Amino acid sequence: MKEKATSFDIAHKAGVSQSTVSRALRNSPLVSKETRDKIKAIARELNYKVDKNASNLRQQQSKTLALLLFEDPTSDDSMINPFFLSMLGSITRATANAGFDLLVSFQQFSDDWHADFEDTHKADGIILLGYGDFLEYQDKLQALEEQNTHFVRWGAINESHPGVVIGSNNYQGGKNITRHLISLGHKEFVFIGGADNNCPEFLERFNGFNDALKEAGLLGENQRAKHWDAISTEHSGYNVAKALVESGAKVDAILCASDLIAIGVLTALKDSGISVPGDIAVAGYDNIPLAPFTNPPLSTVKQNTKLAGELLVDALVGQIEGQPVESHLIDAEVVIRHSCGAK
Amino acid sequence: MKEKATSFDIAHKAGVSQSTVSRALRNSPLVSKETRDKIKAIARELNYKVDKNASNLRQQQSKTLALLLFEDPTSDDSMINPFFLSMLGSITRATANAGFDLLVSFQQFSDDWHADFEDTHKADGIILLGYGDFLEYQDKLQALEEQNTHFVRWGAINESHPGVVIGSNNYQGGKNITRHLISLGHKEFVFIGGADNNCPEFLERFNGFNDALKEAGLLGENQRAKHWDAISTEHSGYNVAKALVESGAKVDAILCASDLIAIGVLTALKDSGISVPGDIAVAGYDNIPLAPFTNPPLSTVKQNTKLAGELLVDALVGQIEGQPVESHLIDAEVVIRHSCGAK
DNA sequence: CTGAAAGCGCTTACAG
DNA sequence: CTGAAAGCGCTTACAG
Repeated sequence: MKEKATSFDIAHKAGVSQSTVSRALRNSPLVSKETRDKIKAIARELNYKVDKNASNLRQQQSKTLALLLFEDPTSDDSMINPFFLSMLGSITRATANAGFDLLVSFQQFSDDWHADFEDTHKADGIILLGYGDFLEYQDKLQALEEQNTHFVRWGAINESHPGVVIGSNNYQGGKNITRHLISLGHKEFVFIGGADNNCPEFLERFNGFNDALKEAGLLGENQRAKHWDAISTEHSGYNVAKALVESGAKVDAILCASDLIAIGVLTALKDSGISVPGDIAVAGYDNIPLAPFTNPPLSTVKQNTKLAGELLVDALVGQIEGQPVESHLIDAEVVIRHSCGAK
Repeated sequence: MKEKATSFDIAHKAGVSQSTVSRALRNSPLVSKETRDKIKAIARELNYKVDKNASNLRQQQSKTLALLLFEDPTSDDSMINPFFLSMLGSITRATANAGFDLLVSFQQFSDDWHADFEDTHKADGIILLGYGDFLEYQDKLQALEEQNTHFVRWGAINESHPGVVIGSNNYQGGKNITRHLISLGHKEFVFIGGADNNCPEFLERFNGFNDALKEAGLLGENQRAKHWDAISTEHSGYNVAKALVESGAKVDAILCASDLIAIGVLTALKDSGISVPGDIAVAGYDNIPLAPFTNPPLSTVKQNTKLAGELLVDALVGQIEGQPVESHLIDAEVVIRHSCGAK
């Protein structure tokens, strides 16, 4: 590797002091346009780049964001939810636009799971992403909060949860797609996926589902809608749907907590010789890129990942800059395809 | 945020010099076990973490790897190939194991696409990932090479291409799955996907396909197998398959350059009332997590992403540490499911 | 085994 | 508008 040029090299060549070089490169109004232009030209010529470590050390910041992605511990390398991949794309973009770099870690939560990113000055703040077990890491979130670490989280918004959260309106999404399913004439509903505090997002989807059913008189005031538990993977969806079919339960519509689950459900129903949507209607949640290509194409709820990524980054950068930032809910949009039985 | 403790704070509390603290924390044999233990205890108590910026500046390194992911420019945020997501998971893990951090950028190649990662000391080396247009960035690779930037690339191995490359044996994979398709009695083969120098990996898959056909006498010595161009997305696969069907061409087996293409092809054939594998057998390449859940389940070629991620990181870290490293080919494994017509 | 000191490459008050 | 100087928090030769 060539020796890297330093600001002193530029200063020498330009016949000015090193301080002036630094100022010129940072577009300080203190240096005359003429000098600045000369310095910039030389910098370009020497392929000079400001040394991040030195700059960061001096400024006591890192201009870097850390992204921590976690999933259910059962999922292996290959099972990361495509939904979060979309998010990742949008987050990298938004991060770059904000002038930050992005450090990524997919590690499962370990003891020092916030990975000391901020403590070591590797990152100015942390973005938390995943459909993990919320109860498991709630305490850790609390700890982050107490250390005044800058962080934002993608998830369900709940007053009692620590930190700033960006999330989509899971309740509304669950309710709207269920209303649609009801309008199609389906009567016997089952929800497949987690519906407890371990995954508050799924729980909200379930709550919307539940309330839509009540609203339509399909469920008594004190009843709770039928619910089969599953984690957010195709395999889990497959197995649970198989079990559901074998149980002989009466069902003509299934809402899944995620598209991944729905894909497993679709395959299981097909393997059981059950027609979708003829015998049973199926809907998912997330609108992953593959949803239009399932068989039949999957009706689902779209979360705006582009907006989400931008809001996440904005909120985090705002926090870092000391601005007041608030949690924010994004509208969820029902996407009708064929698996729900619509024509 | 609490004031962060520095090594001086620890030194003060421990009654030793700051140098000794630094040594103790780095497990230098120069400091007595007793002193070291005391220092470490205090460090833990104060929640002390070495400041990365200072440490890196001093050591002139960053202990960070940069991952650049690029895809066909037509693909939007949500279309990142799930195959690379698997890879990403494996790379983050391997990077962490090697004691490095991972900086991620999904940006399309811009003029300064190597993003000055190494120039600015943000990263010690770069990992390049993607099924992008090879011809477009070959020059940039050359430039990287000339600047002695440390980098490794996932892709096709070719003597004339710059840099160290880790890749799977695309030729063998393409050949083996085609042989399997042939053994099932299929005769009229079409390859869907890029098969030119823009994407050398796909070209190699095509070459394996082509040679398997010749080997079986399904193709004359001077003939080239039938090939319909497509980029690596479901939509492109869908559109091309539609066009193929409408062309009236005789075909009973399709090998797709990627699973994403295959998924689009499957949907297109279904929409055209063509049965898979009854009328036409279909196979993909990559074995993305969803391959078992397509309808019918997709026969494909698996690339060992776990191994790939590890080799990529090993090769890059080796380079950084000045060891000689070489390009490496990983075996590809045929995965039989139902779309190919096997029982 | 330990300490005093230099220095990594910047940014930024301070003085002019 | 510009320069000389301090200092960010470490690591590591040098001296003991």
